[in-house]
Amino acid sequence: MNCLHAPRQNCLLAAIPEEEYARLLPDLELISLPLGTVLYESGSELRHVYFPTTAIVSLLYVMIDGASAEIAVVGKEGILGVALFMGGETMPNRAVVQSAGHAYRLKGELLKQEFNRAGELQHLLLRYTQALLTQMAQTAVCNRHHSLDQQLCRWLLLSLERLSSSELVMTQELIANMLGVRREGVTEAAGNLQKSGLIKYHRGHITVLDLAGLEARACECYSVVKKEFDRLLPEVKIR
Amino acid sequence: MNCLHAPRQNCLLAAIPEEEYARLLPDLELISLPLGTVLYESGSELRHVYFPTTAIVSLLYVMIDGASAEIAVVGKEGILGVALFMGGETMPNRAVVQSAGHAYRLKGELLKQEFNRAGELQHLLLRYTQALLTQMAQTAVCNRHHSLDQQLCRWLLLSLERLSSSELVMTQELIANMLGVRREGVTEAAGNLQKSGLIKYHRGHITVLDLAGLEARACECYSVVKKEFDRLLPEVKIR
DNA sequence: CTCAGTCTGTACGGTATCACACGTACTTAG
DNA sequence: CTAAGTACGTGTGATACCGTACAGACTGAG
Repeated sequence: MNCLHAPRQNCLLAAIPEEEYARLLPDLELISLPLGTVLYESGSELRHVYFPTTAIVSLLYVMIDGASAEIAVVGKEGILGVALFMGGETMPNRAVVQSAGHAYRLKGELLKQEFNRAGELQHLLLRYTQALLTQMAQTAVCNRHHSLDQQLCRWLLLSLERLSSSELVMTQELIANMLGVRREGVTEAAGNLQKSGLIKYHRGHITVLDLAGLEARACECYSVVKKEFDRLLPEVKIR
Repeated sequence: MNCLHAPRQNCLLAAIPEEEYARLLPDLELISLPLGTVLYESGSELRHVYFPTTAIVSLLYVMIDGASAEIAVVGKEGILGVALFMGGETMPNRAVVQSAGHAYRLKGELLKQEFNRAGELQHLLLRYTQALLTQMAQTAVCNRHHSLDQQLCRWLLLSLERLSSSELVMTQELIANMLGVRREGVTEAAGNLQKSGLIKYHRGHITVLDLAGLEARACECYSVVKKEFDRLLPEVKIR
């Protein structure tokens, strides 16, 4: 195994007891996830769950007319494929890699087995799913009430804390798809943040200059989601 | 027990095996829920879960500045207090009775006990929670992309199917709070639907004249949520 | 019947975002 | 060096919804 990659870079895997981890370890398979990889399609049956380590994955709903909107973002603090242990098998949305990196995958059947042992992993996964509920709810609220500037701040902060980095590789076009707005809108919002000295933007590379300023400019939605993650998953330290 | 009220009017309670139902029955307590009752407050610890029979309850996020937005609606097809069995104990939102009626409540501890038996109730509750995830996700998408007219249609349809009735008692002011828009906006949207002969509005009483027309006018969000409920909970027939 | 309260309709200027169009700078391949 | 492609910036008019204000209609209490 490469010392650069270890399953326990994923916070959920890091938080379960040694015994449970040992049962899963032999079947955890390191997967490289280039930008744009689709982990699962809307309605498609899930064969694996994914524990991201360095990748960030967006849950994206794509409408009939092609318009899209991100409903949640999953990084090293989480898991993709909650439908497997929730019993629904599929989800009506798409999971797309938003920031290239790696993840460990596990056969769905094996995860279900471990889930049904009702050990610590089950409790963690259920609490993580509740945190996901909060994130989706807050996305709904944010889409309703907040300005594009604020939403961009929230989005940047959510992505950054899942990368533990101050730079993001991401075009405005892609951000626009996630937020469900026009590319020009993102240009304008990003321009505002740049003028305020909070970020620097250059051809697909966003550098955060003032994290605290970004947090101050974001709407309450970001901190609600963050606090709820911290509360529900105290074992899991994102940063 | 009053023949007008029976726990199994709630679809989840109706779908579990006789044995599990028998264990819960002695502790199910009929509660009357007038309009506006707050079942739980944002962040408050949950002592009970509620199985609505004739009431409809909205999950409402209330922002710091007082603005609000509905993130999901729960009726006889569901349960209030998923945080209890998900392990989080609290939720960062409020549950408000949107349409007066009744519900059966159960002490949280007892529900957790039955949940941990890993029987049919556990499977049902998990699948219901997944359906709730879908509803929240779709609310986010709808808030982002669809017109107030379409959102009003979606909202009316979601409420109606939980009432099994063609009349709703609900002022435009309240609907505006749920949708997170101005009251005047609802007046206009409702006026449009009325002109098209889909509904009749009169001082807090909405009568649906053309259900199919309403469905045609609604965005895809309504049918996505409905199909997902039907798929995840085939034992549960809302209508 | 009257009056106060509630619910709904209308009107107007303001603003954020949209759709569309086009221009500019940087990057990479040949 | 050139050309094509990619990413970003700008500009204009349209539109949906907002904030505010006010008026009319219905209802229930006295």
